[in-house]
This record gives sequence, C-alpha cells and structure tokens, in this order.
Amino acid sequence: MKDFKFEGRVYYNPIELTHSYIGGTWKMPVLLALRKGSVRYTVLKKTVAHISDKMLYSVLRDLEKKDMITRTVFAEKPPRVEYRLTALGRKSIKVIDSLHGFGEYLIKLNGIF
Amino acid sequence: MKDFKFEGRVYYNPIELTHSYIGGTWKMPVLLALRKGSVRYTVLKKTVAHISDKMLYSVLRDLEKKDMITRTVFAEKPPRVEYRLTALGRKSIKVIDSLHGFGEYLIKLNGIF
DNA sequence: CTGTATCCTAAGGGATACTG
DNA sequence: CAGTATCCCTTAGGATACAG
Repeated sequence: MKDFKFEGRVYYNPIELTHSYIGGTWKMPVLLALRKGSVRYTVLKKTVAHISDKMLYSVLRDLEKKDMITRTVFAEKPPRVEYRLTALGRKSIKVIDSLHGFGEYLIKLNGIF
Repeated sequence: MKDFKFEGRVYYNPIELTHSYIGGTWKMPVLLALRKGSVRYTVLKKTVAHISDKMLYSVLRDLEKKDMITRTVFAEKPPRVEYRLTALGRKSIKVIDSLHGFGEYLIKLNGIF
C-alpha cells in the first residue's frame, strides 16, 4: 500500500482513512442509532447512552461533513431537526455491525454477564 | 445495552470493548501483517510502514496480553522472536478486513489514485 | 536483533454554563 | 428543542536515546 494524501493529511493505509470516517468512541454508536431512519437530536441523545452534548454535536457535524448523514431542519416551534443516514452512512453500518458482533463475542468470551 | 465493567473500567457498549482490542492507529495494521503466519520483529517493522519501535512494542505487548497473538523466543544468536495470531486474533481478521474494505471503497469514492 | 525508557505534544473527550 | 462556547485533563502516539 502506498501512502496518500486526503484533505490535507497523509494516510498510510485504508484503515486509517476508515478511522477518520467512523473512528473514535462515538461515531459508531451514533451511526447505529440512526439505522432505523430519521431521528431527532433529543432522541439521539437518549439513545446513545452517556454521550455529552459536546460530543454529540461534534460527531454530527463531522459525519455531516463526510456525507455520512444528512441534517434536516423543520421550521416549527419548538424547532425540530432530524438526522438520517446517507447511502454512504448505510454502507458503514455493515462494517459497524461486524465490529459490534466481535464485541459481543468478546463479552461472552470474557464471561461478562 | 447495559453498561458493564471489564478489567477495571466501564464500557457502555460492545463497540467500546472491540476498540480496546483492535482500536487505535496501529493494532489493525499489525494484526493484518500477521495474517499469513509467524513473523519476526524486524519483518513486522518493515511490513507495517511508518510504525515506530515504541508503538510496535507497545501494540505487541498489548495484543499479547489480550490473547490476540503469541510471542515465541528462539534461543539463537542473534536472538529471534516470532509473533503469531491466536484463534482470537484470526477471528479479528474478518472484522479488520471489513474495515479495510470500507477504506478501499472510500479511496475510490474520493478519487484518490 | 529485539527491545526499553524518557520526554513531549496534539487531539479526543469530559464538565459545565449559556443561547436563540 | 437544539445547540455553542470554554476550560481542562488524560492518553495516544512521535522522537530520541540506550541496552542485552
């Protein structure tokens, strides 16, 4: 694998690029929370246990920039904003499921629960 | 999903546990470099482009502790040490391949190369 | 050849408070 | 309801040097 540049930084392999899209503690849980369809901010916050406002908003902005989700604002009062997976976001779900499955295997393996 | 404790820290979901096994910048590239069989330190270092001694040794120790790889020392001169995937390590390869595939898709998508 | 140890920086992420 | 802004701390990871 040759190195490559993308948006101002150097990557050494495809896995690093994947990390920038779905890496970190919170991106995957948020994407999973969107798998069933449109979800609004407050619901998202409740669904993704323990996430702070700061991390939720920063993850949402980042995923939006990377075209993994869309953000739709409804001109209502109080305001309603809904988030939804794009085609690329849906594609990532398969990968995340794989990670998730491995995690469940590890839980069994280690006798947790 | 309920929270759970494992080796002294709290996890909120299976994905966090997976991260602790194969997360970070280097664990996956190192595991991939071992997929074909036993590999010794120097070869590993060359195979995993750009990794420093510090990160390589720290990743190897961590993976060993988590039973993802084994370390075998041969009493030769100069010393020879070989690393190899365990069954659990081999299981992780499927997951990593999935991440890797997504990365290759992203590369195409973004017109890199 | 196969590591260890030390120092240092950047970035991820928690806590808290505030706003249209 | 749906964010933003600010402060702070921890940890991943780079650079460098040294050792059996």
